[in-house]
Amino acid sequence: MATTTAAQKRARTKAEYDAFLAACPSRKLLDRISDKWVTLILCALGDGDGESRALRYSELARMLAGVSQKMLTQTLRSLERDGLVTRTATPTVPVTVSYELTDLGLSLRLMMRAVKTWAETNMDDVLANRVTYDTRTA
Amino acid sequence: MATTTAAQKRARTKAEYDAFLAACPSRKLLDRISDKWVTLILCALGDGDGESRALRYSELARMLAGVSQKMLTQTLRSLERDGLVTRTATPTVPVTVSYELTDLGLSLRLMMRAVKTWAETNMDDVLANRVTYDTRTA
DNA sequence: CAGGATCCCGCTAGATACTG
DNA sequence: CAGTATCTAGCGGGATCCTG
Repeated sequence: MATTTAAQKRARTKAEYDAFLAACPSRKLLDRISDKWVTLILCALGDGDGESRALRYSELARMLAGVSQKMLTQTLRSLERDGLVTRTATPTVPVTVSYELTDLGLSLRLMMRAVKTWAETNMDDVLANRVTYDTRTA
Repeated sequence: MATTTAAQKRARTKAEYDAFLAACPSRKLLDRISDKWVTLILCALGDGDGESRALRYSELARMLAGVSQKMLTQTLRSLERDGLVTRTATPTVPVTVSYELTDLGLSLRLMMRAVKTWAETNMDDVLANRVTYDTRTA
């Protein structure tokens, strides 16, 4: 497929984008994907045993405890626009909508899952470090 | 060292924290590290050939183009408090301050670097997807 | 040089109400 | 069920001024 070919070509002609530069588009993209809800949605959509997994809107809302409808919809739209997830609406009695990761979303999910796991794994260390820091500066 | 041992112990007793839950502390930690400046700072501090690399405040400010003093200082404080970076002040004529990654910060830097690279590598694809989406919905 | 302290604007997240 | 629309409070974050 053309996607893979183009990706390989960009890998060769590297340094085309640099997020360290303020004007670079990748800086804004980095800002978009550096988001709590993006991380959790991508993790949720790949949570199954296999690689990808389609979830309905209400299922996502249940998994991401505490997310508002606005943020969930807004984040999903953004991810869909960027080609990270696909939205499929099935015209049943009440309409059924499901979201699934694309290949691009799948590739980012790998890192997002690692970041989420890192936060969960190192929570105790961070908590301890904060206590140390706070008592030392108090 | 004790850090590695504790980390391994937590790896065995997994599912102690879950970022999917709103009340879980790891949700807030995930929110903190899911930040543009956090990503860029961690990347910058490990940018050299080796593993870690100490940088001065002004060097960081120059690398992260467009960052305000407030955000840079604020983010560095947060990272220091969480034990991801160490701050070293050398009492020279004008004081010299350098920041360096801790082992904990080093472990997170691996994923941050991957995320930053992902954004730069897939920028073209995302841009193309946006055009497709926008024209299709226009 | 490396910040601390303020002011203040924008915008975004959250709550609420409504709909195909 | 899966959203859209509207409103508002709160704060993230930039700009500016000051300092050890």
